[in-house]
Amino acid sequence: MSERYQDSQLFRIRHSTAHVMAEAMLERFPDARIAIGPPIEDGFYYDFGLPRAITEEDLAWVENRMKDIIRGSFDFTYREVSPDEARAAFKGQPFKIELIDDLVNGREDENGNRIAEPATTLSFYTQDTFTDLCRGPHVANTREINPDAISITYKMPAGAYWRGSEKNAQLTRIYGTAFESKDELDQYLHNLEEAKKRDHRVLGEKLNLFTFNSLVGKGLPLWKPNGAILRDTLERWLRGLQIERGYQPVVTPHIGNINLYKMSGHYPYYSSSQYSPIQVDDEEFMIKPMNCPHHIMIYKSEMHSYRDLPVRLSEFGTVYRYEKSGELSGLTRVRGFTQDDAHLFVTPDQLANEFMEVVRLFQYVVELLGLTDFRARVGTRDPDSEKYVGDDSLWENATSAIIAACNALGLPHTVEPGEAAFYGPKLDFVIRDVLKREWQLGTVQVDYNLPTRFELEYVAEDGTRQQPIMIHRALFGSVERFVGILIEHFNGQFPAWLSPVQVTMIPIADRHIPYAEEVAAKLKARGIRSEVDASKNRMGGKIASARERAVPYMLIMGDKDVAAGAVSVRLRTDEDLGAMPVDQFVEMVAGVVESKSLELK
RNA sequence: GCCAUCGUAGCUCAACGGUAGAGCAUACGCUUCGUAAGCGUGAGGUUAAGAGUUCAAAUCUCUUCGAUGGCUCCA
Repeated sequence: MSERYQDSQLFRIRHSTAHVMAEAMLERFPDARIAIGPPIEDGFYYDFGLPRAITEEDLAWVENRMKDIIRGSFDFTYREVSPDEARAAFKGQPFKIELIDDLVNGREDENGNRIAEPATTLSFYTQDTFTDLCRGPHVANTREINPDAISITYKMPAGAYWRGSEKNAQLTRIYGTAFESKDELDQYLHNLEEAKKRDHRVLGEKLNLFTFNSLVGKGLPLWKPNGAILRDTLERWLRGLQIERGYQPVVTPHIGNINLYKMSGHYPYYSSSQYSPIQVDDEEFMIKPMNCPHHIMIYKSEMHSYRDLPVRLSEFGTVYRYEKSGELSGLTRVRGFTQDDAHLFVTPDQLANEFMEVVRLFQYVVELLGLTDFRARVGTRDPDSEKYVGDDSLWENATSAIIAACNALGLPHTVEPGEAAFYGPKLDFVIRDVLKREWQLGTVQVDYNLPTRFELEYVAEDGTRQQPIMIHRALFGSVERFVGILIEHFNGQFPAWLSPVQVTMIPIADRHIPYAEEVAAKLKARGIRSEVDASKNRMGGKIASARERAVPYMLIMGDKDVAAGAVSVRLRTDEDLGAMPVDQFVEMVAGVVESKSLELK
């Protein structure tokens, strides 16, 4: 159970199946240049330089051929070879030659640190007619692979750069997967289908949450009324929580003079993700890619005493960043997005506690939404690098404060040296959704740089001017991405307090519409969002429509209900609560909504 | 941005060189119904845009725009 994937039989099966794929590919494309073919989390891939684009027929042929090879019961044989022998074996395979040269020369990272010693012998694995440069491990014989539990046609081939750099040649990456049994493969493919159905882009269309329009521009979501209710509800909730915790909302413009960004140091270093400046009269303005400089100017607009600190300025600030067109994806990767941003200006003594409070708030927010599977990545300084600003003691203080906060609050975390920002250590929040996919949400970053650049200060107890430390923080990260994740997490079945329409009235006949409107008025008076379905559908049609739109409560009302002053309650989960007095229902829903419960009753 | 695939009605799809169709949604009639879709009629498309090949193009070719899966990058 606790066996590491890398040590598992499944890992060996996938790695070996990748070699089998390369063998079949070389039969189909004798001129193919082979690169690398590792196992990955849910399968494997192999990269090829091909003389022409690969087609579906090619893939089907290769998949069938792979099964034949597997049925051939070939041994995987291991052999150690000299560098010269290896080069001779891979004559005409430039990618392999490059790998061999690297192994022979050893490897260094970008800072010149040796990360692999020069090799004097290399290892080959051979099955049937195919030999690959490979460390292994592999299965002993293709008999261990189940030919009915492999697939390469379930996923489109994709482009991938040699060694992951866009400066290098682009190869064709063919993905495949393999399992021990056909049932497991079928289950995996089934899960992929299910994931497609709960894709936030599909549900966004179905639930009328948002849309895109090419005339407006790519990566620029348009929030429809239902989606706007959803995000507005989230924003109001979080704003309220923040105000309770001493945050002060501020509002800043969407553009700023370019000199502001020159002073902050963001320009021109972030130019690859910024839009070109706008010329206005004699000045240039940036469309704001981040809110920090604006918030800093608010801090600087008045003199601060140590008694005022911490100053916590918060804003749902919309920023615009250039993302390459191929990187855009639904709501999770856009060009204009709203950060639930805040900047905390604190004394060194306050740093640890403020950090802790931010983490505590994050935990509260995600747990209330039922996102219980989360962790933190703590990015610390690379001890050997000189690129960081600020004293060593400050860094140590901040880093230990971050780790102490995680420990104190029981937040699972991994420490990742070298992942800090140049201006301070940081913590990224990562959640895992119901499909076990990880998403980065917000971030908390300690900053010693901007306070220096902008000469921020406060008056200390002894009357001296001191420099505050800044904490940048966002919990959702971006409201767009967060909503996208919530759509998929809830599969569109939002808890009642977030549902755009909370209650739908289903009058059985037209004569019951006035009664439905009375009930709707009572709900509205309690702040509950409802609608009356006065369409010409029959009751069954109205129920089907409400289920489709994931409306949590359906109130069916006919003669019996009108006479009794009652409503017949049906939940979107298909549970029938039967008839209950209107007031009782209103109180029940109001209770569920106010408590932000994940349950409907 | 790069590689691959794909763009047909608001949505989901069909037609695959020879007169662009269906379901849902929408509009208008009829129906007034008790827990997962009542019946009928209509409207809606220079087949993303532009160019080319052809007697004839939604269909073949090219360009542009957009989407998707990856790579790279990131909230």
